[in-house]
Amino acid sequence: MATILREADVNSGSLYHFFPTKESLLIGVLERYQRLLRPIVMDPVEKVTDDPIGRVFVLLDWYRSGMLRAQCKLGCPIGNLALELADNHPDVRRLADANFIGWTEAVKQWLIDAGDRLPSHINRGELAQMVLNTMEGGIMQSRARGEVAPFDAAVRQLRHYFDYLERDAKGAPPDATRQPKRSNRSRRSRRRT
Amino acid sequence: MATILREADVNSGSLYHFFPTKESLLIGVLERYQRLLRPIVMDPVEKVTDDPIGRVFVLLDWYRSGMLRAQCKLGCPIGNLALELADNHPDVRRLADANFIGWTEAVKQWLIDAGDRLPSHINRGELAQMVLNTMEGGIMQSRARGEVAPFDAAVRQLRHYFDYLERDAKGAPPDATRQPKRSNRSRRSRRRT
DNA sequence: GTCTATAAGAGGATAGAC
DNA sequence: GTCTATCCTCTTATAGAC
Repeated sequence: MATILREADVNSGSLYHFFPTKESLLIGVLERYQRLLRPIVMDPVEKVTDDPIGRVFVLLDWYRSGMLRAQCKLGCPIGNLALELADNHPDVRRLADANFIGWTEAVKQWLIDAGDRLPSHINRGELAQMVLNTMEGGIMQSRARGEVAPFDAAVRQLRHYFDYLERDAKGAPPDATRQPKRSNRSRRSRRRT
Repeated sequence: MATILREADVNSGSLYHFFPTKESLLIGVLERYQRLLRPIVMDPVEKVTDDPIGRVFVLLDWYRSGMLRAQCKLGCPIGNLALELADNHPDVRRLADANFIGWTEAVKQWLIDAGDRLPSHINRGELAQMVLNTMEGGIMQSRARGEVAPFDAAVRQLRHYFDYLERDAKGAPPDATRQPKRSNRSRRSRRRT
């Protein structure tokens, strides 16, 4: 609280007038994150490419840039709160969950947009959750490592999974090469490592 | 500290005699976790089955049981510390990383043991990291949700990826059914949901 | 609604006898 | 090595004038 008051150049009384407790301020922050997800994160990603599967990896690359900028510190604010406060603060837990759901729903829509490029038997919602796991897990390991390499490894494996999925959806022709082909996007992303 | 002193029924002076600071106590805990990984976690899992890929999913199911026992609270202690303390406590960061590395190295060995059941072009170390991502990401989402369902979804998608990998390693016969087959283990795990 | 000053309490750590 | 008592700082929150 003291840091916030100092950085915002606000006096104690003013802040407590609007947010009576520390928790209520955090609730406000989480509600704001929820509102800003589309305009700040998803819309810009969608502007980069129309390719729905490409968007998934543009999104992951966007987070990668953030990690680099922060030297693999800070991490995902929602993930941090989920692990630190979910157990003892029901309202925070609910809002963190809502943020996760908003994120995965946006990714899920892209995966739905991918249509028959993904096998029909694949649950788009679960696959979107796996994208989130890749991001959060990659961030967690990268923060522990102090390097972005674990994040890159996570994205590579996810890309590999998508390669299988796309090959499967195409009917897995018997003459397909064993080594799944790489899209331009994934190769570009790897070059930056 | 007060909680630890109370729960351990130890007096302040005694604890501070061995661990001069709060951080030094945490270091001791992390070193202990590292030592106990094999005897407490990996060895019991290896006793359940000789099947190297099966072991991966037995391990995940072991964490699932832990989540249920704790009603989706608590989570992974290493993951919690990685997100909360990695930035400002270099020694904690290093030991959290060492714990992750110990974990993934054990899984990596299983994946190496799987031999030609997995494609040769797959990096076993990266795949082991993906298993860790599945666990940590699944736990994070399950804590935010307050239910184990996200963890189960994460494991299902990982299982699906392994299905592709195993099919690929077999040579992806043209007459393979499109729906990848499920192993007994993964079906049993699903039944418990 | 905002200001300054401060209350109230938790938390980590220490002193010094035994 | 262990005991009791306590210091001291940091942190959240409030009081009351303006």
